[in-house]
Amino acid sequence: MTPGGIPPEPDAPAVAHWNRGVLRSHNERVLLDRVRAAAPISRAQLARDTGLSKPTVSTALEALERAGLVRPVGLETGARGRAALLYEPDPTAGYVVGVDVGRSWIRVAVADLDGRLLARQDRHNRARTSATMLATATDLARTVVADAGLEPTAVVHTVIGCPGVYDRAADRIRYAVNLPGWGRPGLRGRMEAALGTTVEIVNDANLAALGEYHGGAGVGCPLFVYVTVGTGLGMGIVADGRLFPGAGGAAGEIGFLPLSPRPSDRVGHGASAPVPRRGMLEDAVSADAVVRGARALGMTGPLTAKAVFDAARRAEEPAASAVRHEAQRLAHVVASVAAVLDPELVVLGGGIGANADLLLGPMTAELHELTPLRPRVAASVLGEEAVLLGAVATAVATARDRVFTHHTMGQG
Amino acid sequence: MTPGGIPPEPDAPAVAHWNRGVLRSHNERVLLDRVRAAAPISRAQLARDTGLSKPTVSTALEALERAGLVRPVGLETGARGRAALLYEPDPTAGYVVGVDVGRSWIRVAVADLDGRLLARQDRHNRARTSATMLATATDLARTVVADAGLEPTAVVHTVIGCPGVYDRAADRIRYAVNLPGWGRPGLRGRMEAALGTTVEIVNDANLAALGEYHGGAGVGCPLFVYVTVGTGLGMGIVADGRLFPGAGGAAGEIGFLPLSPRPSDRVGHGASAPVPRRGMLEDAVSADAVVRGARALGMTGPLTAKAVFDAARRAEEPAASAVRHEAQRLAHVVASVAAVLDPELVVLGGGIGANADLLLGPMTAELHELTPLRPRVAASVLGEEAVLLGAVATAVATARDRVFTHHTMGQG
DNA sequence: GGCGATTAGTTAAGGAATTTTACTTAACAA
DNA sequence: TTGTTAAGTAAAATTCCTTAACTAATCGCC
Repeated sequence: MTPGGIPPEPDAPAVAHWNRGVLRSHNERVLLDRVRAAAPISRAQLARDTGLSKPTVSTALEALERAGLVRPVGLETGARGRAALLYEPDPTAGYVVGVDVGRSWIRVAVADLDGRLLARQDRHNRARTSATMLATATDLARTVVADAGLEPTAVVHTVIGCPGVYDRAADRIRYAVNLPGWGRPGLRGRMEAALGTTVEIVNDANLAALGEYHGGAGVGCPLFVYVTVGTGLGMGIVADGRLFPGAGGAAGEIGFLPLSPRPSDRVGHGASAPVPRRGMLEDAVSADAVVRGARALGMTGPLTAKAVFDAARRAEEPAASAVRHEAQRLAHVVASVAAVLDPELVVLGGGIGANADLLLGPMTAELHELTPLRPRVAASVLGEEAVLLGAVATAVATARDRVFTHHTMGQG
Repeated sequence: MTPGGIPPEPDAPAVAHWNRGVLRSHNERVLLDRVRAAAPISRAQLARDTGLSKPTVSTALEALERAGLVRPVGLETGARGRAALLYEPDPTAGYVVGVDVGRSWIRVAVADLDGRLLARQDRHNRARTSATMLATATDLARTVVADAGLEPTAVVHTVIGCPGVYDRAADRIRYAVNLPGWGRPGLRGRMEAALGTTVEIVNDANLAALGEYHGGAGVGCPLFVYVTVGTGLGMGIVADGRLFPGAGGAAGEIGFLPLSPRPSDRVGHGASAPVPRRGMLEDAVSADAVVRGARALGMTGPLTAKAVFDAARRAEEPAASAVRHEAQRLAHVVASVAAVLDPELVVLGGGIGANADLLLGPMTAELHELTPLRPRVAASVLGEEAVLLGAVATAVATARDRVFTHHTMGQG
């Protein structure tokens, strides 16, 4: 862009070419996607939808059926003309496992390629070392696969959701402060060996976001964020149906938002009130903060965040104030995210976020005072299931791709 | 993702199918891209790079040459064997105009498809109405095109950078607080009529970000943000070489970051120091804030931000403190952005950002105290040229696509 | 129940674009 | 001058899509 012009990219990867053979498989893929989107559907309808000719559709569907990716499901009757043979995707072409490794629970589910859950189990996570936690998870996974009546080899892919950021290069998890030992390297390799499938490790907030995208509050939304507030604070960003991971996989780690500018920042505004604490937003917004706030306002006894919210729901006063303050702090978070990302929607989840009935109103009001950029704020639809369902949805997407690729490879 | 499974997307857009004609044009596109990336290059080398066969490459290159998109440049000699005929993209296949409409300057440049600047002019922006500003810009554009010795019809595309967010649906600019009248609807239509080319209107910070990506501090960086600090505060996000616009085009409007939580937010932290002002970060970080800060620290006289930085550069004390405070506030901005986006790099630009020699050190130090997510921070390479060069680069990208598409259409 | 209309799916021919194979052309070196 | 190496081209073979015509099956109607 200097007067010398835009420099050529020196090692631009040779773009994939499309020699013959690829054309065929691309059209097969288009048809498979269409079958998945509009099943049950006839060949003639597929031809109309995709613009491909009837013979092409027929031969491609034959190949897909031979590969076990689609199957006939019945005849369309009632309309004029010859009855159409209807096809649907064959969900038994592969199975997936989704795992949610949380601080207190480990949840595992098996699903087919339709995303239908075939079996699931939840188990208390009492393990406090990486090794036992891993053993619990793999044991549970094997059990659930057996429960579903499947051979372990039928499972194509496993997605595991957990706190922290998975560093693919180092094969270890970073920032997983609440899971002791979980940051030990080699986690993924050990999981793959133990389960006999490929394994993907994804931040739990990110998976929850994907869960809400595929079947929750964010369905079809081109850009939204999922904010989870509980013992911690996290966020997942979904743009056009895909995660926005950031350069190091740490996008959405809003627990690290700086709480406030330094005291001296207010120089020039005529005040120099000292701000007592600089630190992470997480401390100010998570469940503990709600309890601290309630105590400071006069509540006593062995408090939990749930108790505060329950009291507020009964309109008891110090609690209601504490909740209002929490809503204002959350509005601050939403305003910050809106200024950077401009999402269309913010979905609120997690233990605190589940009290959306109390929070959404004051949050919206506060947002109007804070910023002109005001995304819609909605409650999570999936609740505690979001991570697990997001893991399954992610695994399904990968597996669908995998079985198709495998099919085209096999064809030669 | 309920037990019923992942619901099919009801109106999934039918993916475009590919017949063999599409294959032809796709291969031509691949070859053209490769010529652009690795020019000068021979047909045989193209065949090796793309995996296409030599005859395919030959016929495709013939077509591209007939269309004026590539041209032979000479012979590769010196190696063993027959000398290879080398090809390069033909930059005269089309020309583009880039415009930077700023608060005090309007800059216009003409470039060829290589991004080489052929002519440019800057003119003081004295206009204070939308109509005169538009007249100045179009007049300047016509002049510059003539300066370059081009027919107006040779210009394929024009990109205009200006403050605010362009709302395509309403064909008007929003949030352009510093350009009076600029928010009037119909701007783009009038520009297209006046210039006789397609016109694209993009936020100036976003264009500066793209400029730095194509030929500045962000070259090749998969995810970085450009933060411009001057009379205002803005940011552009570039992910994989493309802008991240947000749902409403307002991503990166970090001027709207909430300055600090409400006073009551600090409930539970044992302090209730009132924060005197809630508002936008823009006021606290822009040039005016530097002046305000310096005054509060004791500087007197008719101050400008530049004067404060110059004094600080001479190590004069109140000024140096004011600059340090500015650096801390900017670190706060970077930390906020890092927590949400996790960029690999933050490029600092704009009038204040240009003083990176003074700011980068204290900013880095403050970042280390604020957050564990610490992107690299670097100074803008393009300086005041960033917006204009970004506009040109964006226009070149669009024009390259346009001329190719036009060529394949013309072929039938 | 038979017949026409209508729609689904198949077969055969034709065509577009690619690859393979074999050849020619051109540069350098011994 | 001759041999070697690599670039580029010509012709035939291959792939796979489309068009067009045909068969098949279902419904409505007489």
